[in-house]
Amino acid sequence: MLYNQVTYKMKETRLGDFEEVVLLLVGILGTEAYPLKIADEFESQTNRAASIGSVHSTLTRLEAKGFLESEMGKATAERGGRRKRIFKITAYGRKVLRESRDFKVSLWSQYPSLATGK
Amino acid sequence: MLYNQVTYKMKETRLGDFEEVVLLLVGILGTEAYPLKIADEFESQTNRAASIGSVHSTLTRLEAKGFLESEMGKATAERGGRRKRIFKITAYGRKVLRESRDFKVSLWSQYPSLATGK
DNA sequence: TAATTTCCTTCTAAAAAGTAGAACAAATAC
DNA sequence: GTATTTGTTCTACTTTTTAGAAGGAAATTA
Repeated sequence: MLYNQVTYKMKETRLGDFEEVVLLLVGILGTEAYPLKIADEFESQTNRAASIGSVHSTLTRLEAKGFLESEMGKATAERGGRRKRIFKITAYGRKVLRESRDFKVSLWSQYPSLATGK
Repeated sequence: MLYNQVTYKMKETRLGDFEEVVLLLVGILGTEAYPLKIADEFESQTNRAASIGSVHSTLTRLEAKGFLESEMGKATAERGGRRKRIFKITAYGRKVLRESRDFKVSLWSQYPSLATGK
């Protein structure tokens, strides 16, 4: 996945706030990671609404950046409805997520008042 | 500080990615938290440039949201130069920071593969 | 005290990220 | 075929983020 960073001159590889949460939710949901489900999961974990559109444009951006990949799921035995597009984190996506986490942890540790709730 | 959320119908109280880092840096820098210094600190902690403008507009937004407050510093014994505007986190700002941290920690714990670096 | 230097803020403009919901598509049931 | 359900794609807009030019005030030097 490294070639994404090197060969292709990608526009941006930063990770926004909402982008990070969505990426994490894809990891958490595993094989059930498709837009509608992700929006649901976002709401239940945050008590904040996430429109389908937000999630979709974010997923598209994350895929363009190489943090995610996707493919259409098979038809299921369920009631009806269109096929799902299933998303999956790439190795590069996991790496970026880990870096982001390490950076935040480092900052928090430098600001002790945060921990105590002072 | 609670009235910020309730009485005044504030525009937005979300915390963007860069906003969070800047807010944290204000906490870390303490009495030395002024724009130019914050930009420097950002660069040294991330190896990523932060333009003065970015930092400034972000600080202004954070103040408008009630996460920060500021006042002009006294003239110092240094060489020369304009007065600094010193920023300080509000109780509300710390609360938001703590919530953001707790949420991230919760998500990470739900995605074990991240820890192992798998 | 006027010009200079230094440190720092304020302003302007543009790109990227985040938000919202309407429109559309495909699969099953009847 | 037509209705129903599940889910994606598209369009338009607001907020954040980015970048750097322009400007202001305090101490120093002449």
